[in-house]
Amino acid sequence: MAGIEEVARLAGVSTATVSRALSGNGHVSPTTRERVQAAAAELGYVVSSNASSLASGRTRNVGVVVPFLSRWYFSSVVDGAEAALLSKGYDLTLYNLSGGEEPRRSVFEHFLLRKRVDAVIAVALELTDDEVKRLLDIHKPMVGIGGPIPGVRTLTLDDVAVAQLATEHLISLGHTQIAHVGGAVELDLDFHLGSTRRRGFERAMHEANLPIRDDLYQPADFTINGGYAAGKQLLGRPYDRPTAIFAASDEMAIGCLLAARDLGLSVPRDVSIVGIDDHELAEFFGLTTVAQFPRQQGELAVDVLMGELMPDAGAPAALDTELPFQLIVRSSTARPAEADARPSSVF
Amino acid sequence: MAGIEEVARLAGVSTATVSRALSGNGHVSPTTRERVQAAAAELGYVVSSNASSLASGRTRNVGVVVPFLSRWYFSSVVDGAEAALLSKGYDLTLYNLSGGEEPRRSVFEHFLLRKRVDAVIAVALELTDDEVKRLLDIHKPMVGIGGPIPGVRTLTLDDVAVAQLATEHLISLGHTQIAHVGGAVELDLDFHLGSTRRRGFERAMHEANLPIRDDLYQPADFTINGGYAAGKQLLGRPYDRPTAIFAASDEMAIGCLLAARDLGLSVPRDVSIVGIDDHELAEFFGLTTVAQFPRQQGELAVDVLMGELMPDAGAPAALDTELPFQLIVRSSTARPAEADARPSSVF
DNA sequence: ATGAAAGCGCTAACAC
DNA sequence: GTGTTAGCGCTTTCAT
Repeated sequence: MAGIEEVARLAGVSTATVSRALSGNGHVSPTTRERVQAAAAELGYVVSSNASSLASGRTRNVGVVVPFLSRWYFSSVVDGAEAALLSKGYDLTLYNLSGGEEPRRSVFEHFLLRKRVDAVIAVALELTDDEVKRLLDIHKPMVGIGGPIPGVRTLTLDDVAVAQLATEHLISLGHTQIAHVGGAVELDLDFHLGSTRRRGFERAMHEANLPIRDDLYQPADFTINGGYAAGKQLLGRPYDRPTAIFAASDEMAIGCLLAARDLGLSVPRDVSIVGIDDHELAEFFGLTTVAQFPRQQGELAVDVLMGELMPDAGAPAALDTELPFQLIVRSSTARPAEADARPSSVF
Repeated sequence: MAGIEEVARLAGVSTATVSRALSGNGHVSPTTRERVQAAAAELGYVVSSNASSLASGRTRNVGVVVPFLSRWYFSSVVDGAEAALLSKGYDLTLYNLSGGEEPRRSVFEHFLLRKRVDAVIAVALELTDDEVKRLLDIHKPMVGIGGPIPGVRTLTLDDVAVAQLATEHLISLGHTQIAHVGGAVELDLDFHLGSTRRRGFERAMHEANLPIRDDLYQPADFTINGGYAAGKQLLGRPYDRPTAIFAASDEMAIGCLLAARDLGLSVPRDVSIVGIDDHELAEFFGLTTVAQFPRQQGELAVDVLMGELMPDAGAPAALDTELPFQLIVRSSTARPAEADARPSSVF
């Protein structure tokens, strides 16, 4: 556990020079820099981040706050952010809010305030005004993913457009009886995915002059299990069965797919299914989906943050950035089997 | 951003007393304690963790190192650890090694050494002697999950026993032609799950005097996809088809299950399938499995660590703790369909 | 039980 | 380009 002083002595310079040489801040002649680096290496010297932070006011650490961790989307975002941060010499301190109200309060009232982090990334979180205020008061750069959070730089996915795209894919194939498996309203807490995506679905239907039938809507909870139950309901009906299902997440879509199989229906011959996310299992199941790219979202959030933390080179990124998405057509969607009445049909 | 001095002034005491009152170290009269706490609350004072760490040598932060994050097992462990740490006032700094050799080196050579963490939890990691030495040299408590890591306190799952239990479940049902979908040897890097679990399988077969047939072994990569391919191979053969499959992970077991379905085989009538983990999808698929409890593993690791960090009350935990596991029988296993020749049969 | 004061190990002016 | 020095905001002896 060598300290900066020993390095300085070994290199024959002052501690200030060691600091400059190792951090890259301030000018040091190439020769001394090398001497210092050699000395540091020899002694196995690593700066004490605490001392450094205390003196400089920078921690080289960012807090990432997520509402869940053990779900594909969130762990992927964190994964991407971690890799990006690591490569820039930053640490990632994780705050998981899934514990309930109590932990959530303590995260915002204590943990994030104790100057352990330079900035925070909030993933799919709806922060209260008070929470935002606390963080901004403290003068910490912050970026939200999935927001939007008022007053905070956010990366947002246009969920309405995403859902609309998925639905339009089905419509363009000639489907008219399209069911929607969406988020249950009770789950609409932090991220309004449920209602936003439903809006996109309805917009697409509306623009295509297709009726939106209440009986073709099934709420679920974003899990495979929930999607399975919803799919059974939708596909088990004796008449007027939908020819296609748009599920608001891949996990629910996979549930529908398995429900169809268990009912003896063939996908996509009897029913087309499309989801959202491009979940790690989507390819395996041949699921057509609108991909969002969670790893990249995490990386992008870090880029934006770095732009704020080192205000020199960076373009002053827009306050609100749209995240990319992309329709990925696999084998779960096709034209409906029946003779279709689609006017623009080429047949 | 009030400092300790302002709190001291408002409470009419010295900074030393404020420190003692707020941290609970050292004696303070109940009345002063309350005055101090009131003052702190009024000013919205939160200690600077850097200053505190620098002065005290404790960071109230633990590093958690994982080889992957976006996999159910790892994110569950981290989830459990995070919750446990948060409740004790600790932060969790995450290090993900999945980036490759370069990031791995920098994690061990710089990140973990800069005194940002009091302790480290290594999940399913095989550390090199050098890596272990680095960490122990630095005098940081450390606990491994899944190890064992020589010289480090570890929580280990007896993978041989787990695999043996799963296999014995099949044997006790009367199966004799049991296939094994195990980890490919190439993947045997950090955690030797593949070979250890295979050993358990072989032991069970051996003890039951059942032959271990090479043609009933299929390597895979611990994914659903890989399990699916392996299952197809195993179940697609025209004769001598196994009546049961033991897969070394639930994800592979689920893959086998789906492969069976796609071949028109019924589970468990035509083939029984058992996995390991109790993955979040296991229940949905009715998969019989040997559960391990990753969230609890994370929590337990924190408990052990706390015992080391506050050496007062804690019993001096054993150097190596066995993790619990449990057979959970669902609907993917049953007696083989054919008239069985099992000697101990009650029929 | 409380206060005074000496650091913890660095960084950032400021001189030279 | 490099050295000197004054802190950063706490914790912790050591007195009292």
